[in-house]
This record gives sequence, structure tokens and C-alpha cells, in this order.
Amino acid sequence: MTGGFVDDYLSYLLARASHLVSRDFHAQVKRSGLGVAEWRVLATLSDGGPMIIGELARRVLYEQPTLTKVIDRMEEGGLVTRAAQESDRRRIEVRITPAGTAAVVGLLPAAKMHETQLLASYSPEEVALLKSVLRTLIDRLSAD
Amino acid sequence: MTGGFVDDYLSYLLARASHLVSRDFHAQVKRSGLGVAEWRVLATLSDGGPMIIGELARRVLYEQPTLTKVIDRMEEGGLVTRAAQESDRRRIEVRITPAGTAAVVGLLPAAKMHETQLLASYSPEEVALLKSVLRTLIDRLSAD
DNA sequence: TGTCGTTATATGAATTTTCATATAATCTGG
DNA sequence: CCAGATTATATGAAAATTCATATAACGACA
Repeated sequence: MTGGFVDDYLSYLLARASHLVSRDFHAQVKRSGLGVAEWRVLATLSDGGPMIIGELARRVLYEQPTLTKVIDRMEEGGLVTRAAQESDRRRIEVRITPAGTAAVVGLLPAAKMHETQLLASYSPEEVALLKSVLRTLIDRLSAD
Repeated sequence: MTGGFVDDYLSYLLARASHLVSRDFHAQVKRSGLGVAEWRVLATLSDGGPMIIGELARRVLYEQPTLTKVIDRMEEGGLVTRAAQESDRRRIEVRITPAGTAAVVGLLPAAKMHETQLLASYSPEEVALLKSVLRTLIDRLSAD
């Protein structure tokens, strides 16, 4: 069952850890009436302010055409608004609405709590190193 | 751009690192004529031998009905075969074919090389701790 | 200012994925 | 041995995702 190539392969460890770590919380997200895509968009916007489609797509790990359709649905549902920037009307700024904020406000502390529980059995040094390695990987691979 | 909740959130760091780490290699997989799902299935089977649908679905991080359809296509394409176990005919064993092996055989060393390059700038201790934390997270969350 | 190359988002058709449930085999208690 | 509960996979309709490309706005330069 274990011991082969795959079980020591970084891509697989990351994919599986990511999958499992998200699983329980994503179930909670769905119970609250949001999909995972909506959760990611709202968490990102509520965290960092308005963002254009392309940047938001990179942030939430979707292709641009996929995100455009997610935003279509969310705009329809009143969770976000869409408006072209004055200075460059190609750039469409997505902005969270009060309804969107209301939809995530309860999930944000739940997410923090979920993370705290997950990491409770590791030392602060281990957690710091884990996050540091992940962040440097991300930074390096984002620079394209 | 940085410094908010999301940028320090473990789920997000894992998802983004996983996404970026896989991106280049997945492009290579697609150039070789396989999809990501096919690559994962073939890598898993070539690594660990035949496996029933349900276990394989957990391994490759797909829902069971999704994997059933992936296996439909792969069986159609001659990459795997499907056969019920003697002892329990509900359990369908998926087995890699010579054609399946031929399709992944070039990718496996490429995957190893990709990982080696990614981790080249970290110390062995950092790599060991990273993988150890990921594995303990996985083990803990798999136990359900 | 008009044309060309570039960047940003949208769209449509085809594929893939999901959700709920059907089918089928096995197990369990009486 | 039988009826109901459980487990494993398959199926079908609906939804989401992707790929290629269309549309539209901007930038540079003659």
C-alpha cells in the first residue's frame, strides 16, 4: 500500500494534503449554501478588496473563462458586482457586496479555527517552516 | 496584495503550492497525450499494482463516479483492464496494460527530475520536515 | 489618425465532473 | 435460507469546466 514512488512524490503529497485539509471545511462551506468557488472568491475579495478578473482567477486557481462564469453566477446572486475600470475599460473590477460579505462573515472565523485545530499538534517551528517552504515554492513558481 | 488572512491560510498555501508545483509537469503530461487523470491512475497502478475502483478513487482524489468514467475511457483506449474479483464480485480490479505502462514509462523519471529541481534549493532537513508534516496531516485526515 | 500587435474579458461547443440514485453482490440476524 | 442492511460500482441528467476563439480596449508607431 505504501512505499512506492507516488507516496514520496512531492506533487502527490501536496495534492493529497490539500485535498484532505480542505475536505471537511468545504463540506461546511456547502452547508452554508456556498460552493467552493464562491467561498474562494468571497474570501479573497473580503480579504484584499476589489480585484480584476484575471488577477482573481490566478488567486482562486481557476482558468479565466471558468472564473468569468463563476462571477456571472455570483453577480446574478447579488454576491459581487462587476464594473470596468475608468482608466482601462478592458479591466473588469469585481467587488464584494454587503450580501457577499454577509455570506462569508461566518465562515472566516470557522476557517481560522479549522486551521488552528489542524496545526495544534505541530510545534510553532514546524508550522513556520512548513508555511515558509510553501510560500517560497509559490513565490518562485509564480514568477513567470 | 499580500498580508491578509488568505495569504497565511494553510488551506490556501497548500492549494496554491499544489497547483503551481503541478502546473509545468501537467503541461508535459498533456503534451505526451495523456490527461492529468490518466497520468495519476497510471502512475498509481504502475507503482502499486492492481487496485479496486474505490481505493483508486481515493488515491487519485476523484469521486468514485468520476473515476468510473475515467476508467471507462482508459479501458476503451486500452490503457487499463477491468475485472471483478473472484472472492467478491462487487470489487472491480483495475490493472494496467502493457500499453498503459508504455504510456507512463517516460513520464515517471521526468516526474522525479521535476521534483528534484523544485527541491534543489532546500536543505535535506527542510525537505524531510516538509514531507513529514504533509504525511502526518494526510495520515491523520485519512483515518475516518 | 489609422493600422497592427497586445492585453483583458466573454462566449460557445464539447468534454468532464458531480449529485442522486440505480443495480448488483455480500453480509447478518433470525 | 430469507429479508433487510450494507458495500461497491454504474448510470443519467444537470452543472461546471475547459479549449479555442471572438470581441473589445489599449498602446505604439508610421
